[in-house]
Amino acid sequence: MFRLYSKGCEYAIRALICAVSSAREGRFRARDVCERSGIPEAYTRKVLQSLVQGGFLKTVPGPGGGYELTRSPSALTLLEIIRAVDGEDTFDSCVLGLPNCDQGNPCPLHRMWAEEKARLLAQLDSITLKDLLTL
Amino acid sequence: MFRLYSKGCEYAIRALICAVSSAREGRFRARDVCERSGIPEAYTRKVLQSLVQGGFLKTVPGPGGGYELTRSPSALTLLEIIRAVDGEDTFDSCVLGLPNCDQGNPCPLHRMWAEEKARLLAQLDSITLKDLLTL
DNA sequence: ACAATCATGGACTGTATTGTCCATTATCAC
DNA sequence: GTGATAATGGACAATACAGTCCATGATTGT
Repeated sequence: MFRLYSKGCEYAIRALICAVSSAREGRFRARDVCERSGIPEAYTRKVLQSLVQGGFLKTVPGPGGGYELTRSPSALTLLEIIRAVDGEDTFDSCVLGLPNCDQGNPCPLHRMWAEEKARLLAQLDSITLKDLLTL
Repeated sequence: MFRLYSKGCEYAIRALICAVSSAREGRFRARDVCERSGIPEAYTRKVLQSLVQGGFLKTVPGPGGGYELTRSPSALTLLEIIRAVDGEDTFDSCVLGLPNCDQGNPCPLHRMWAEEKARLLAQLDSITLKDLLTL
């Protein structure tokens, strides 16, 4: 079935929306946002780690700690989040699943999908985390 | 990770492309198309059954039998195949995974995604099985 | 009628995704 | 330093998806 991104990515986005909309001084705790978003905490923690790896989140351990965004919510796009969580190449594979499909040897769907994908990615890259709050 | 449709649907599409491009009098056998497409036969058979259920394929049992398309390849769209295999509602669920997201109570991504999806579905519905052969 | 050849469908196995648990490390407050 | 509180990360469990196997039913040709 169709999916724009993984379940983990969905949790990351929902957590970030919740985090930004209620963070005190830009800091938030995994436990809080997961509880209030109604998403599984242990699993979401794993996912948030990819955002730390990707440099989008900063860890602040110890009491009063949590996570902090390394950028303003208006400078973090949906596409960046998706790629950090699901992998840089998540949108790259051939739609038909052909192993040797590329520009030179395109599958029947290649051109149509290349155009649709470009448009979709441009959209995803134009929507920031801040946009998700006010929309 | 991102997927336009399920693995099974991918197999169905590849099988149909192979079938139409080499069918004698519009009839083809599961074994043949799966072998030549390099896709798993037993699994693809299951998937083709959904196309029979959906009325897109007709079964012809016995020697010399196989499947037949109930329509011309130019009258069967990609969207119809996808929906028959992955379910009518495969594109309907909320992108953010919110259970109560709809027109009245839209999630932050709702509007943006509704537009993108409409465009994508229109594309998928404009591409016929015949198009997939000549593209 | 009989044998060969189709698809069908139920049970089963394998694998990837999703989800949980717990010991560990780092930091802060006292 | 000690204890409480953060995230981290490894091992593990549950579920969904993908794939296989085999007995069955329907049809055709002889």
